[in-house]
Amino acid sequence: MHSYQINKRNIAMEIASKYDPSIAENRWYRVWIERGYFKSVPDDREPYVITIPPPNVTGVLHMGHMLNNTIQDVLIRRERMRGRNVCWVPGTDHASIATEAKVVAKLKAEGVEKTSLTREEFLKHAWEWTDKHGGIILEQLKRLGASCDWDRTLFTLDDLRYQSVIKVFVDLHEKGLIYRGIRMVNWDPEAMTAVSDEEVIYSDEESRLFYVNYPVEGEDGHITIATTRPETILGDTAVCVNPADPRYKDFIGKNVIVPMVNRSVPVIADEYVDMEFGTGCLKITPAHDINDYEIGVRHGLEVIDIFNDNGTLSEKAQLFVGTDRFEARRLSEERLISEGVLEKTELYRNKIGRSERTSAVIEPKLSMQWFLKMEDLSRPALDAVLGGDIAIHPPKFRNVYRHWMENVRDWCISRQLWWGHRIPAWYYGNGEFVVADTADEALAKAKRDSGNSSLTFGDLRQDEDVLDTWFSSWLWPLVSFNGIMEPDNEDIKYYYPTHALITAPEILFFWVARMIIAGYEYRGEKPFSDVYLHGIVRDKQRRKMSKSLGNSPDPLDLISQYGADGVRVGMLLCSPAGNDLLYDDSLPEQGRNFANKIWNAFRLVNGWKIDESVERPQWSEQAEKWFESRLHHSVNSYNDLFEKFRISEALMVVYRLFWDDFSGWYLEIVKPDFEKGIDPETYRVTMNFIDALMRLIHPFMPFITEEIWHLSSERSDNESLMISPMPEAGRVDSKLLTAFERAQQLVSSIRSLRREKNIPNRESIDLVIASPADKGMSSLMATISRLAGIGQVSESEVKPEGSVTIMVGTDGYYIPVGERMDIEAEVEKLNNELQYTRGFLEKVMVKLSNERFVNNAPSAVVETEKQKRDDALSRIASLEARIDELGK
RNA sequence: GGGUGGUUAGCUCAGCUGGUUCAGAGCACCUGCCUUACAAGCAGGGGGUCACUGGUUCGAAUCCAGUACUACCCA
Repeated sequence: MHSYQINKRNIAMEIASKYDPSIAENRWYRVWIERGYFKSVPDDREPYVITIPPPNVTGVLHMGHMLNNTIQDVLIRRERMRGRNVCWVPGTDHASIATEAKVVAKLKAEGVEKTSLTREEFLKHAWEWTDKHGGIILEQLKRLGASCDWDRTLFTLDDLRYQSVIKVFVDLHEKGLIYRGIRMVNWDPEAMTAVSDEEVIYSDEESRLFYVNYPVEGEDGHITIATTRPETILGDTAVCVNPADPRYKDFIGKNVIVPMVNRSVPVIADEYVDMEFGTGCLKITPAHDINDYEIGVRHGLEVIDIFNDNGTLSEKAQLFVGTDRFEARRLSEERLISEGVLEKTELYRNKIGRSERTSAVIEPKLSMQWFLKMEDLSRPALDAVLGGDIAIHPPKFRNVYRHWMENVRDWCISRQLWWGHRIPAWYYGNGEFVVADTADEALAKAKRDSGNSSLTFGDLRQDEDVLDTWFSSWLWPLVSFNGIMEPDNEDIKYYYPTHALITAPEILFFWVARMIIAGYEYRGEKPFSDVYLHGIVRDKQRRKMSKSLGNSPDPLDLISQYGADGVRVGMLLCSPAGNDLLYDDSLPEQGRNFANKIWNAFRLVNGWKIDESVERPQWSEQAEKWFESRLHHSVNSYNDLFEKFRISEALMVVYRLFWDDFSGWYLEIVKPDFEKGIDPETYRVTMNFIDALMRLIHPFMPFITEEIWHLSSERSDNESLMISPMPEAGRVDSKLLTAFERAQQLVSSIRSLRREKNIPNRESIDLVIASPADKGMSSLMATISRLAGIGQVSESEVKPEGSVTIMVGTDGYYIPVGERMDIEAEVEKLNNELQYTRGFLEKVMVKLSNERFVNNAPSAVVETEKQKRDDALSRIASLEARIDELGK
């Protein structure tokens, strides 16, 4: 524990001019953990809680995680320093489809088919896989500095979470909100499971439109339909036209012969058909298209399901039985040609839905699934957001949320998989079933329901399917504190509702909306008060980062290269809420440069030798007063921006405060001359500023700030910056801030003049104040003199011979430059200035001479315009006078 | 096809309920500096008809309407 306590006096020599982040990172994360700073137990402080969006157990750390968790850690660390009892709960998600797919693939590579295993055997493999890979991301987050309470780490499939999900399912079923039904679902033939609407990704793909003739039964002639899926002709049970379409009026009610299978089907009329599209004549396959299905229901059509679960054709298809659907499409084309009914094909772009997990083309399929009724459940969740009980940042997503919630559809919650929470439904007899927490209860219920007390476990058969992964993660804030199984436990009472949820907009419906629903249903209260949606990390060409494109850097490499602090800053600097982050190496580089800047500023101060005999200079006191105000001003904006979740802007505030104000101005003023000592008071004040700055920066850059905080003073073993209080905002002297700004302008002008006239910095110059202006400038004269290298300061209304004029606002200054004076250049400069000011005055006068402006505008606005006029007039007068004098 | 955002400097974005010299920030760029904390730096500098058209108003980047382009969501 003592290894990191470096004797402060030795540092000056040891500190390198380039900051090496690896030292602080290795040192401090371990210390924080050892001292238990990340842990939280309920006490009498106000809590601040975030539950992590659980990463998949299949995943590896990617840039999106970096952004997501950096934001969480920033919020968490700030609140910890504000004295809240902070609890950041980490965990992982079992990701049923993705994980099962990975395990199946791994087994296949080892020559083992899933179908050859029992459910128990398969799950054993899945658990082995999870144990091996599941915690990797969480381990990686530690390198980022994430201050999660690791003792609370959860898994969506651990015992408590499993029981909670089952309990909720049973409960919702008892409330009549869960039902079984035949529905058209999105079938993934590769994963052999239904997926929810949200898991289907639609994109434009090149395909072909087939024009096929269907002969009219019992007479000559035919009707032509257009389809992108000729293989589904095998399942056609009608042909449909728009009743208003004159071309097909006479066909309605007749029958046509479906090619290939020679089935006679009716020509029906339905408003749904778009007369403009294709031939205006639609073939109807109720089993394989959602719209066709609905038309089928309206018209009482037969449903012929021609596909097996794996996407091959079934017996019902009659032809091409056992071939894959795409092969069947090719065979159908050949067959249609040979039958002479294929009129033509044309290229066509249409939307194809693919499974988010397997990329397989989704097959609309009728099947028996479990559904959750959403309408009533979702109402409180809608009200919570519309009423402002839950704030979404940025607010533009409120509309998106409202739109989805108002049009919410029942949620298909069953998945034909083994990895996950197995649906607690037991079947017996002829399709009767019971839903219960355990097999024992199920048996009891079954006996009761059936009146057959001789039923045994052998008569019960549990549903083979598992629940959608989101059906477990929607309980996340609740189950993070065991709020379902033990709703009255101390943790849930203390920590719930949680505070911020940080995630990407793409899972607003998948997850966020459903968590809100569950929160109200099971706790009668919101699960969190703020939802912060950050963008997606993309490359500079706006492409999503992906493994296959190879455009994603390895986050751990980045941390090694730029330091965790540098990467954190890089991620945040360019990620205003809701906007995508266009990643480029220059971002962490900027973060690293900032760390280096901090390091060197500290190195400067740390190297100062305190000399009791040195009297404190005036400029030092002036700089202290100014920077103190500046600091307080920044603390105000910082707090305000955090309230609004404008985190990148809050970072920018401290970035500029440290870099420009502290390093660029304050330190330049107070630093002692070469090889001179520093007075004790300035040293003390400066170290206090560094202390405050480190606190403000800590949430963004935990490592370097902790390191410097420890180097800057002796600290005991139970002290740490990360548990120290945030600076409070104090009084802001805004007059002083304005005066200092003018002083900065004057200093800049003088520096420019030095450059122009080649006056070296060592050579002091004199300053003559033309108009005895106050505005607080006189109180800063020592500072100005020091920064601009001023020798004598005097006042004179008369311009001294051989002097240049500098204007700051309405104040004029003369700088005698002797023979360096270039009268022509000076006159030209003043003339330009004069011209600009006259133009400005003209604009102001136009306003002021407009009666309607003077009468209608608020008096304060008119007053400022008058002030502007007066300032411009006085400026013009003094410029003219200077030019006159030069012209003599 | 329907819905919701967006369009401001080379890039990424601020700019609240119209009114302070309002046209900004960071990065990038240009020029000059290895000035004894920092070249991962310092001192200066250039750069935008606020997408377009019209309207409201004394006054519009800001409000309204239309157009174009664009992103996302839904079908």
